[in-house]
Amino acid sequence: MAQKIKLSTIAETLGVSTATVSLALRDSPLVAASTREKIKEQARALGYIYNRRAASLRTSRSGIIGVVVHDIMNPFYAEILKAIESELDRDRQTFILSNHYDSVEKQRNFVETLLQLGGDGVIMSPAIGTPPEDIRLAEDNGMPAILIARSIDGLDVPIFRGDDSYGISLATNHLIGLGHRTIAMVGGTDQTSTGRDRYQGYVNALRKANIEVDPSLRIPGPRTKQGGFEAAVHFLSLPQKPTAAVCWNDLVAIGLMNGIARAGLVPGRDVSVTGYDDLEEAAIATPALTTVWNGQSEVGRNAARALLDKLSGSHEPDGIHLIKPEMRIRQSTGPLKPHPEG
Amino acid sequence: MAQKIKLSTIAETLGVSTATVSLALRDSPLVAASTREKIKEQARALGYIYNRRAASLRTSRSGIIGVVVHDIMNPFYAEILKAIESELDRDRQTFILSNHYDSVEKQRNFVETLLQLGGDGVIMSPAIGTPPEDIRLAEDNGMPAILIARSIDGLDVPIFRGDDSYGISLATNHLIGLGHRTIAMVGGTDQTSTGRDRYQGYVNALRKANIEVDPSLRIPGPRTKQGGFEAAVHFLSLPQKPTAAVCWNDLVAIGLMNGIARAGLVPGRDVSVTGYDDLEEAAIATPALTTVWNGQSEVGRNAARALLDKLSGSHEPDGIHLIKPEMRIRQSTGPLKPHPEG
DNA sequence: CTGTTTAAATAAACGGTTTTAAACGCCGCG
DNA sequence: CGCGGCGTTTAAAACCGTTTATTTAAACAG
Repeated sequence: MAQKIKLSTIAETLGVSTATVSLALRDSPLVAASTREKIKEQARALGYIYNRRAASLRTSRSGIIGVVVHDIMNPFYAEILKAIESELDRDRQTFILSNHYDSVEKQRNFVETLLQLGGDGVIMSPAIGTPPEDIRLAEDNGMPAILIARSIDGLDVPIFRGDDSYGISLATNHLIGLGHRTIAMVGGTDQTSTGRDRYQGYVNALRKANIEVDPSLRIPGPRTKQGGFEAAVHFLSLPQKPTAAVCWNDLVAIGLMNGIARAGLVPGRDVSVTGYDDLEEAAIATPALTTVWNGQSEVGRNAARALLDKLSGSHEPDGIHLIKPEMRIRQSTGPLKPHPEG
Repeated sequence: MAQKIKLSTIAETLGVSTATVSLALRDSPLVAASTREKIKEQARALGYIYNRRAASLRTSRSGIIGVVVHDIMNPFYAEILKAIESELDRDRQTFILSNHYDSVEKQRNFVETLLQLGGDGVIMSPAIGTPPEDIRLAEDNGMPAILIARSIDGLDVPIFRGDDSYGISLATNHLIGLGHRTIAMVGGTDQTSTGRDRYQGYVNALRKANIEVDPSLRIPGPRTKQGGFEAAVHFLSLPQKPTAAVCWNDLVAIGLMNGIARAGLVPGRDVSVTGYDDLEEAAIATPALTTVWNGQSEVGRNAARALLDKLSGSHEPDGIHLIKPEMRIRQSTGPLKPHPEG
């Protein structure tokens, strides 16, 4: 590194002022076209690198947007992130990603760091147990927040997520329509708004079909393949012998199917399984997974757009924006076999 | 947002200078303990937020480290990233993540952005076709680079990756040991150093066992589950009827197994399949995948450590650091059946 | 009193942006 | 022909919020 090239370096070699250089590089009409070209050419020749922290110190806009979710490696979030990324890219915003792994503290650290860096805004899928203050911390310091996938009460910020209650009832109804009566719900927790909504959707569908709700058919657990895989043992040993499972998400469903297959049963024939999310993977699982599309791409795109709009001054409506889930029927579900115990 | 709280705000309310406040907040021994406590207390009370861009403008250290890989949602990279994250976290470094999707341009943009933000260093798994200049751009501007997973010739920067040639030969030897003679290699490309190394490992193992190398048994393709799934058709229609497949990675292997299962064959019994990487998922696939551990966690941890060491002034040795892969035998491989065609 | 410590203040960076002011060329008018 | 006025370019300087050398002031020991 010979020497840092800055505006003044360019200015000196050309015999103009730094102000002129600054304006020229940003295509200001205040500087003559001929001067502008000369300056740009020189900047290129010298390998000038724009110093964003200096600029942002003055302008108080950093071009940085933070995104924090439970786990970026989880395909559900990954698909949302992909949508956010492509939306932000088009606006030349840099985005900083982080997992919080449902640690409120890790999440707060991230928000704090983002504030220190002068982040322009933040998109978050809040950690379980996030106090509203942690979100207000961002807002109060001039960094607007948008929530995705999960809600938090007592805040008026825009929220984008799927309609969980409705989505799960779609899956449950599908199974009921196939003749199933003993339907377990596998994976996830009831400690989040999402969890409560999903359980509610499951309960509602059963009640509407006059099926008694048996709480012991609710098997909570990690929302991962591993979690589904391990739940299989519990699932298969239930005294009520469920013939179908509504899973928290596709990962749990695929894990559960693997676990069921290990036990010598054939998922889709002996046991019907539904997923949730419709990950890319769902279509190539064996058997192909019946699931509910949860609008990941929509959530990501709309959330990013909403934030960008807010940053450019337009008044976004706060409150919840629900995406309508859709049923995707494949081979992991089938009609109830006449004599499941015979 | 009532008003931005800065050092001078604290200084004024306490009747001291900003210098004293700055020093106090960083626990400098130059300020009396009593004063320091008063200042810290006041900072907390006012909700002061440290402005990193201002500080970094002065100190020319930003605490930002960039990481760019092909695709952060790919579990192989995801596992590396997890290791990097936990290593950097411990040093309270902020890290900025990006995909380049093998676009050299997207990668260059990222490096450029990182330079503008004053990044302290960058860890990259270079895009296919990355010119050495793009890495030198970082180095020349005082931002040290570390390469992971892939090599680039003509550079003297530290590189951390698995020993691909050796690793694939482990898998191939395992299959040969089980009696297989017609072994296909599925997925991936030969356009990267990694690709050439892996193919070489496969070829070497066959030659050593006096098995003729048949180029038509090489089925290149995307390095994804989808890619493996789609390759199944091609694989099953090969005239030589391979009895086993060495796959580019676990994703391709799992996809291929799904494709084989769809065709009514049983992977692990009718066709032996090996993966590569040993993702968490490999162990719970059905059948559990025989694969080669590729040292993701080691690669990530060592690369991060190397960068941090370099930043703190120690002289890291440049050049390639190879991680030794290890065989993981599970149920997706088995002995050659006596009469595969009968 | 002088010479050291110790504690805190002053002021100059860091590298841009932006407001304000000055220089310049050109025009029309008296 | 000289001068005020105007529009276009460019220069100068203040500012953004920190850090850090350098000074200053106070306290204390010899």
